[in-house]
Amino acid sequence: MERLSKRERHQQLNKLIEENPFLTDRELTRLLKVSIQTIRLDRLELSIPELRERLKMMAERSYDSVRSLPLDEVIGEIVDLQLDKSGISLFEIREEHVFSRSGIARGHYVFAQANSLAVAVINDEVALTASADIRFVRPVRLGEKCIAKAYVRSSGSQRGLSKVEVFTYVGEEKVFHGNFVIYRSHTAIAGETEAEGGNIL
Amino acid sequence: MERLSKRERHQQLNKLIEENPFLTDRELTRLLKVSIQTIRLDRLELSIPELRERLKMMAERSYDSVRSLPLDEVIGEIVDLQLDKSGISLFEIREEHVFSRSGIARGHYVFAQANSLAVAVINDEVALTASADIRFVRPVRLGEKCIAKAYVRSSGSQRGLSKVEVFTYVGEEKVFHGNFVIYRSHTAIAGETEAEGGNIL
DNA sequence: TATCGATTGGCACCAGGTATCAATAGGAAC
DNA sequence: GTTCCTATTGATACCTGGTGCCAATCGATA
Repeated sequence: MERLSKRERHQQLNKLIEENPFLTDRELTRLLKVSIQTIRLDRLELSIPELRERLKMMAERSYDSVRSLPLDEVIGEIVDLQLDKSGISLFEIREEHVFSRSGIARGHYVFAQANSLAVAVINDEVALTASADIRFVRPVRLGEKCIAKAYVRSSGSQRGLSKVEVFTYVGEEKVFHGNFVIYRSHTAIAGETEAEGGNIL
Repeated sequence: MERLSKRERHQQLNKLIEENPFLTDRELTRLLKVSIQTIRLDRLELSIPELRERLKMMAERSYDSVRSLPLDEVIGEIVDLQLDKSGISLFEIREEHVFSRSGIARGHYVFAQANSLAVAVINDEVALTASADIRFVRPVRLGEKCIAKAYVRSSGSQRGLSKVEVFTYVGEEKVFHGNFVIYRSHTAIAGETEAEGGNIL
């Protein structure tokens, strides 16, 4: 109703855009009760790009992350995979993976990379982690690139349990070691699997 | 160079858009050597929306996933916490946590809940998982609510390592069991911690 | 030869802006 | 009071990346 001060309006504007980046200038005039020119001057001052640019940035971000890190699927980028033998995946520790106070990676991310790889390397339709024995050898810090290497130790019985050993390194230094027991439903799949399709883990 | 048939061009177009959804019609005319009108008729026939709509869809998808998956902080909601003694957290298995084919939760989410809780229950400034020995007792499925209970077994030496045992249940049924060894930097903190602030794990 | 699908050109129009200039309101300083 | 300054608003031209529509052309085919 009553007009806000410029400062207050700028705060409001920032908040509104953050909450809903899909707002057009016209919709913002309704919410902030000022003219569209004022909205545009405000965006200029606050360096808030226009709607289309905002959408484009979001799309690019999601596109990039889909390419390199399908977050809800595999943790880490699998760069080499020899089914029922070995595999390698890369995972870079970023802001969102660390304790903000110490800059040290939360354990479950390091585990997730290893677990993802251990499951991916199993050549079967359904593969599930049954148990694991893991050691966090040294803390991993923000910015470090984790290289996980998995080796299938016993592809053993056609059906049942396989053992997979995973080592994670930062450079030459070992940071994680895990022994996974993976449950497999059936026998190995003939030919190709969906591993590369990102559907295994 | 030479013109492709309509059918071939349509295949090419689909492929190009899939590879790079950021292409404008003008850029497509360069790539396919036909007029911009043809490109637009083709998109119409193939139901390929215009650039801005494509970007908007991608932006919405990424926006939704950011909203629904706060993977970066604590996994699970801590509902009870007695520092250096015990803790309880809840975690519901949703679409984004399961293998799409089987509806079974990815192991690292179940682990993450237990790991988060094991670290949160430790009354110290810095607490890190040193090692863990875990068993996935039975698969957890979409929609199931996991109740993790952590017990500090040896708050032991003021400085150094603590053992935390975590059991995860769905209803009465045990689905996960883990023995965690947690490294703690200092002695216990006096009074409050930041556990409720979501900054511990 | 007539006809038909595929292709192209042209024009009006749209959303959601940028860029720029001018007008107005309101308060503070002189 | 008058001047000065900021904030706000109005108005216009222009831009991109389209949609929608109509007409013209080309080439093969009946």
